[in-house]
Amino acid sequence: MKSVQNTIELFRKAGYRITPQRRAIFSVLAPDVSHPNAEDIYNNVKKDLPDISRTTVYNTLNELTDLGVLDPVSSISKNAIRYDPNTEHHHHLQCLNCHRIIDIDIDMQNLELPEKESRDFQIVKQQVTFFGYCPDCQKIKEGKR
Amino acid sequence: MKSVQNTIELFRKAGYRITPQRRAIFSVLAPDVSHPNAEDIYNNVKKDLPDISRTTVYNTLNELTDLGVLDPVSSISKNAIRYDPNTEHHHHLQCLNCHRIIDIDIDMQNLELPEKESRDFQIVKQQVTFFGYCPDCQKIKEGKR
DNA sequence: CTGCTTGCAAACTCTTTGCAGAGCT
DNA sequence: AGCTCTGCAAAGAGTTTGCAAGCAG
Repeated sequence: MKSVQNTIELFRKAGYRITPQRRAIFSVLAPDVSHPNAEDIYNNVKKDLPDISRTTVYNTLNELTDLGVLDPVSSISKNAIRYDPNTEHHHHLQCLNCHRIIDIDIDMQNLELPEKESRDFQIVKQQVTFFGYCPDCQKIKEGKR
Repeated sequence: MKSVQNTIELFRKAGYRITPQRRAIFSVLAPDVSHPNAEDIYNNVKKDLPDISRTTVYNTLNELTDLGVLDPVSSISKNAIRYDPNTEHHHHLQCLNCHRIIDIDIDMQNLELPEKESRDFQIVKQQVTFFGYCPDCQKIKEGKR
């Protein structure tokens, strides 16, 4: 994600006010690489601002998404939208068991669509997701045998 | 998806009973390439069985997923799990506006992880998703300018 | 007949909305 | 001071669960 300072400036330019709540949410998100959902973020922000409400967290997440500071991440886990503060072009590794998502910062070249699809569809970006089992969940699977 | 007949046999082997409701759901899913959510499937099955309940649809979708006949599809769209009756290795094209998902049946080779990740993570499969705008939504965007 | 399956209703989870008071600029 | 933002409560959307009656095997 952009630095907290850059995000604040971007918010100001967009006509949003800078409140302690928003500042705290930015601070929690900026270093987070865990692809948290709204509840995770709410719990982390509460450590700084115990009286913050979920509504404010949801509002701010939607504003950050609209401004392109966060990317919503599609996940096979239940029903909660997860957020990726890394909006640079990158790929994901996703555990089929615990659903954790890990960033992979490698360049995948040679990803070209057949002409038929690429002509009709206006491609904006592409993302590779590797599905598998993380070290922790491999151990659990071993144990179950 | 497997044919309706194969799915029935698989269900029997797994100890499930074959009811008219399950049969109707299989028949709706087998030819569906639209990556529908539970509500879509419910509406389609109702054409054949007007009195079917959502509960039965949800139950059957979970059973099909457990047996590996359906893949839950991660989508950037709101909050509904979508199902892919095509469990073969393939890729997706997803519209950023209307969120429709289209199958791409091309072979993406040369997708290799750096050693670090591939050693720790036990990879099962990989999926490439191309994000962009479908022909219909491109027209809408043009109109808005 | 046995007990899995269905369908209803209620519960649950995640997210959005309406609104009065608080606080940023 | 003006208007946005916050936080509460309620509503909404999607899914799961408990249970009595129905029906597949």
